[in-house]
Amino acid sequence: MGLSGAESWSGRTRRRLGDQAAPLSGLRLSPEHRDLVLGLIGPVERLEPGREIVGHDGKPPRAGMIIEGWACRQRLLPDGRRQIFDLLLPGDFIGLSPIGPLGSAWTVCLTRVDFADAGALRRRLADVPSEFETIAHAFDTLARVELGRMLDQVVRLGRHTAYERTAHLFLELHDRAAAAGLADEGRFLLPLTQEVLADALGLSVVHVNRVLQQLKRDRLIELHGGRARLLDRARLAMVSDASSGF
Amino acid sequence: MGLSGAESWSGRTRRRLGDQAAPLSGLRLSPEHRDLVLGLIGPVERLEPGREIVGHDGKPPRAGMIIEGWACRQRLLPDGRRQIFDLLLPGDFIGLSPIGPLGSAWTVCLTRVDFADAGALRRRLADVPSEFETIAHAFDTLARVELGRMLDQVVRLGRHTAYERTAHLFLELHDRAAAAGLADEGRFLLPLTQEVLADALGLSVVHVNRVLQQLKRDRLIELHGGRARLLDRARLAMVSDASSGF
DNA sequence: CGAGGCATTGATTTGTTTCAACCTGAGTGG
DNA sequence: CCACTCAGGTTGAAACAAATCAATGCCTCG
Repeated sequence: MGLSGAESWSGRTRRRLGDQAAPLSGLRLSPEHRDLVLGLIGPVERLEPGREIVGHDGKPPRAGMIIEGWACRQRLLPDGRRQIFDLLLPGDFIGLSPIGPLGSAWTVCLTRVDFADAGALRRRLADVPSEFETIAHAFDTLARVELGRMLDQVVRLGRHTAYERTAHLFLELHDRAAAAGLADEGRFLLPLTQEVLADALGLSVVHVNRVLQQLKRDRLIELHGGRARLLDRARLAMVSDASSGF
Repeated sequence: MGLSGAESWSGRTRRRLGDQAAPLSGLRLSPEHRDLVLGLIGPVERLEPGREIVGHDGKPPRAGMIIEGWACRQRLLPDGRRQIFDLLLPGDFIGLSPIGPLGSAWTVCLTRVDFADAGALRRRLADVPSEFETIAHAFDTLARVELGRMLDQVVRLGRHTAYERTAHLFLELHDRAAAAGLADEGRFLLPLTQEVLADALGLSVVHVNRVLQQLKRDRLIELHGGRARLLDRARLAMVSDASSGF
């Protein structure tokens, strides 16, 4: 099947800050404010897979935006089990939520990641709220959206079947990629192994494999070479039990 | 077994605001600041079980504190399944988080609830941040703790067995009750039906019943008449796979 | 006294994990 | 250019956890 596809990834043109295409996903801002934000972001650092962005200890947490690549927030249990709370894709901010970092949760790179520092932006948001009111408000909204995703995750894990969960997560990831301008006709880059999906969905790798095959047999999704495609958004939404935050 | 126990509940002395015992659970504040907060809280309204405190639609969300009784934040799926995100007990605030209310999640009373309005407090926190800096900071911390509980919930649902989940939740609830001064020697009021526990734990009622019995057989907890008692905190923590935010 | 909500129990079925192979493709070194 | 390795994906069989179905029991309340 080939969900990995690091190749198609590293081969892509590197997005530069200020580009038309810079994926400021969720932030609803006027062009001026958007430029203001982009002006405070940088420089860009390249991080390798597995690299920790935000540790669980008290170190001064990093703030920034993912330019390219995927990361996740996760927790590890003492016996090696892993639960992924949230996946992070290009355009997502890290460490800029009004309520700071969470203990006992790491943020870790899943692929190679181009990470733009946003320390300056964070300082501005904290110290000079007056002129940054609109922007701060946009980040509040972003935090609210993130929290909403957490709730979706809880419902998935607690009350959805494996099939529903997987369908629901694919919808979420597609919509987020689309919001960042990274989807086209239902197609989007999905450089995740089935193991990562398993740890996000609370399933075993083997079962994720079977569920994915079922979804493909049911003509709901297609997967090749690290890319995914939603074939029937409506039916996916149906099956994943609407109700959620879409 | 009798987890319900509304009787022992309604018979209790009504706590009054300003009482020594007012359960301002998580808020770490000096006595002066504490009085300042308490002065802005009230009046108290009595809400019946099932009553919605915060709806999912756009209505101006209520802000307040639970004086007595239990509530929960939950979502309902179209087919009737329910997932409880978080349980709310005396001393917990509702609607005062820096990042506002979440779409598609209700807050609902599980028992009779004495609910103290905190609209005035919220207005003060929003409009006059300068003199309320310390207090606002305490509420930020509170929000961080709440988010941490969400993460625990995700790990429980995604990567814990039924037994671990239940042990872990009992630990959490005990510690929160204790923080509000409502626990004594491991004993605390737990006016929840097994159905509520099931919807919080992502299990069926029947299975919750069996797991509770197992926990009792293993001499980890005791339950009678709407009260719970932890018999071996250390072993409970062991079994529920430490690692989490306790 | 009867009704209704909740808890308990056993039998059965279903969903998911585990274990153990085996397959495939990309990268590596001879 | 081929053999090797390795990570990730796929498959089947068996074991297990949890859900479901269906009764039954127990209190409380009216």
